[in-house]
Amino acid sequence: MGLRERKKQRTRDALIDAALDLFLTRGYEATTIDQIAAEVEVSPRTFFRYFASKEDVALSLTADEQRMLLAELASRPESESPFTALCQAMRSLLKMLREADDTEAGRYLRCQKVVHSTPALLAGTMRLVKENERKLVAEVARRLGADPCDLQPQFIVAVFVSVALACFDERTQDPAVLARRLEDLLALAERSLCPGWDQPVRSGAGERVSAPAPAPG
Amino acid sequence: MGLRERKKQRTRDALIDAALDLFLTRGYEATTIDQIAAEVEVSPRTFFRYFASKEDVALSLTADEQRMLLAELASRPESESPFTALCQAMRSLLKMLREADDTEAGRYLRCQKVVHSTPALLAGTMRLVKENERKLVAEVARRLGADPCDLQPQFIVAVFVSVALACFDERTQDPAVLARRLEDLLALAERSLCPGWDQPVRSGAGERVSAPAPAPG
DNA sequence: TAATTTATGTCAGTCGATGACAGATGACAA
DNA sequence: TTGTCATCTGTCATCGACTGACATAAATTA
Repeated sequence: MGLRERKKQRTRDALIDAALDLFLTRGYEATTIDQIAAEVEVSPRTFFRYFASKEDVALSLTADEQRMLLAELASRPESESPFTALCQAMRSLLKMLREADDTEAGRYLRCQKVVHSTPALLAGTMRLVKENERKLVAEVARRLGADPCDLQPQFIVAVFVSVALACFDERTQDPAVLARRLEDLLALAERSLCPGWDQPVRSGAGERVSAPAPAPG
Repeated sequence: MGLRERKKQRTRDALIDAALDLFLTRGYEATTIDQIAAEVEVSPRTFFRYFASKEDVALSLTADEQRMLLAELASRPESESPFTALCQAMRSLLKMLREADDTEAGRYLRCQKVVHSTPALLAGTMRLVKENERKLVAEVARRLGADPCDLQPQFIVAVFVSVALACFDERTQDPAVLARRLEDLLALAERSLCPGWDQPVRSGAGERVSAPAPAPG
């Protein structure tokens, strides 16, 4: 890797670290691009050559995590049922977090604190998750031998995403606590869902969804 | 109601309609506040006295819907289980949509089209939904006689929200199609979830969540 | 070293959003 | 009707996020 690329990577990391520090101390809204750029001794214009927006720099780590989750899912064995594969992918992600070096772990913690104390960033996170959800649905549909437009893969991913999101409480930032919370929620999900609910439906039976539930009331 | 209040309401509605029209024809990003204000023959400054932001005017109807969903839930009889009550509240909301007059229905349709074609507005919608989710959890917890911090009410609402969100496909804007999609998803959910999964757990049994699911890596 | 590519800084400008002040308008009592 | 008061509105000034254009500096390659 050439000098040029290394310099770019260093500038990028420095911008992220400076931004997270300022967001954490002064608050996200109160921090200006000029301040971040000044901290790294770079022109404000250069900031926007690395990040598309102020939100982008705060959520760059989150975006990375979403990509990693998708990659982990793709690497799960085909023998696992879709929901199991999703859960295992999530466990892998948390494991990587716990095993990260101090620099990365610190970045992650600061990022979590900032995001959970800033409504705008929480909204941005939701957008990233929703975008990734479409890709997860595509992969789950492939595993089921179904169409991505079918309801079942969408439902499976929706349940998984809602469980995963429920883990990220504003008070839960430590990866160990997070992992514990995930396991508790997955156990609850396991108790609530019928066995085989995320298996492919056998052709000719159970596929029909024409009878709407009765509306008492 | 005095003349003043009526004028304000008219200005507000005019701003929403003008904004939605411009967003729909020129696109959300390409539309400026000045253009919206000019359309209603009002100063740009006045626009911001009615709406906190450009996003706010696009999502004012969505915010209304969230408030209505919460109100519908609160009016459901206590005899209904939490998930049933949530579903019935959603059905009530869709019913109100189908029964709305042409003006309202038109506004709703334009709003849906704009939101689903604009990532920023999709993110904003997620933020509104997430904010409302906390209130839904509180109400569900109350019905269960549980604490809002418990996992069960959070899980129940999370499943409901994920199903409700899955209804709003980018291609699904017509209220009738939407209602059909909701019923299909609810039927799928009913088949996937154990009977009584959203009932209060009997004290002394089933409350423990200490045994994590095995991790067949 | 020369030529080419690529990153950066400077400048000007647009747009979203806010505070301050003054003028206009509806509400209400005498 | 008139005058007072509260409220709504327009104008002006300003900040901060973001972008395009152009020139300069640095790294890569021949």
